[in-house]
Amino acid sequence: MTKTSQSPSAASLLAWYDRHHRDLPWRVSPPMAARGVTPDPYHIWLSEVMLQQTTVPAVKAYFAKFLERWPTVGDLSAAPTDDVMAAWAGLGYYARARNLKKCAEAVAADHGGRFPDTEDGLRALPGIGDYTAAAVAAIAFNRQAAVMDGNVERVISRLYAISTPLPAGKPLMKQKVALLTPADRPGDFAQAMMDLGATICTPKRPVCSLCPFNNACVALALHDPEHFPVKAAKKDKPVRQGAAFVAVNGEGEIYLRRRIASGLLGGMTEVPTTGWTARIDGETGTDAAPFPADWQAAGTVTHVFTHFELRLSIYRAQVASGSNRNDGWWEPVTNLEAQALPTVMKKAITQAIPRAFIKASA
DNA sequence: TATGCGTGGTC
DNA sequence: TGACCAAGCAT
Repeated sequence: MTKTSQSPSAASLLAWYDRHHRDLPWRVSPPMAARGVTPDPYHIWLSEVMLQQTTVPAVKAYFAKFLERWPTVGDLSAAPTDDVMAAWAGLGYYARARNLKKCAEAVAADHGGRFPDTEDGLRALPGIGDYTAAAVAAIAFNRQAAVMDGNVERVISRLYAISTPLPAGKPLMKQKVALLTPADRPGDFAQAMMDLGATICTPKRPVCSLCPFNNACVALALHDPEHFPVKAAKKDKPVRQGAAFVAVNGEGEIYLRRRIASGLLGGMTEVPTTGWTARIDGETGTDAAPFPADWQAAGTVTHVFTHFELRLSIYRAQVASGSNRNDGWWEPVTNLEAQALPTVMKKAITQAIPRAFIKASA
């Protein structure tokens, strides 16, 4: 029978973290904490929301931009929602931006501008779920909260060789995390678990030789850490198609409109498009074009969303300056960077106007 | 509990 | 190179 030599302990992980923690813009590292620096709950919350299903490298620039523009949660609460959406453009999962703004408003209006300092209090705010509530409570407020994200699920499932597939196995994993979470330095413990999952206990080819839990890990003792976590089978991704219309007038302006506030790309800016359907019969035509014009086929764009692949036929037209419709507006092509354009729309515009997002050089 | 919701990086 | 994946939330 395969055995491990000892039980995992928070102390061994924290000792590892003290040596190997990463310096991140929103993080108060152990050396900083030793100098008396304390985490700013606004910074912790903002980073945690941005990091939901999003990589650290992608978040860094957005985090800096948001802090420069809105230094406090009060500043963010007072910002126009359109400005927040435009600043979030490109980061994805745009409901996060809508809820970010709502959450800031709630903190300003209902909590005197200070974040609640308990897991339950945080959990009640828009855009804050189980993970983020626990993470902010632990990291910003030193609460003994069990923090479990995808990294922690991987670490725990391997440490205890939990074979129950996700998401069904989540409650058991959460229980294990809670038992392991220390009263002292719970925030560092949470960050250490996530760092461990991100750098050592990786999905492929984990570096078990460097892991502080390698003498306690059951999956390693079984010689099969990559087998965990077990996940439910995924569904296949359907293909949808549609057409997008890029109209440019004599003033060098492009016709844009706002998507409805909910659902896919909710509240974001778009060029006019047809519906995106599962049909593959090629009937995307120009019937749905915003203006009668000499629409020219300008190629296609493919974009992969979480649950479907979209193939857009791009049409371009030069139209008279007087052309108008009441569902959108004309925007100078030179000002597109300031718009709340999701990546798929930037792709569509670039297909029609290759230089649209190239900054004019001096 | 299952589904809808973006994007970019990795191998 | 396409499949997988990343500090999840709302409904």
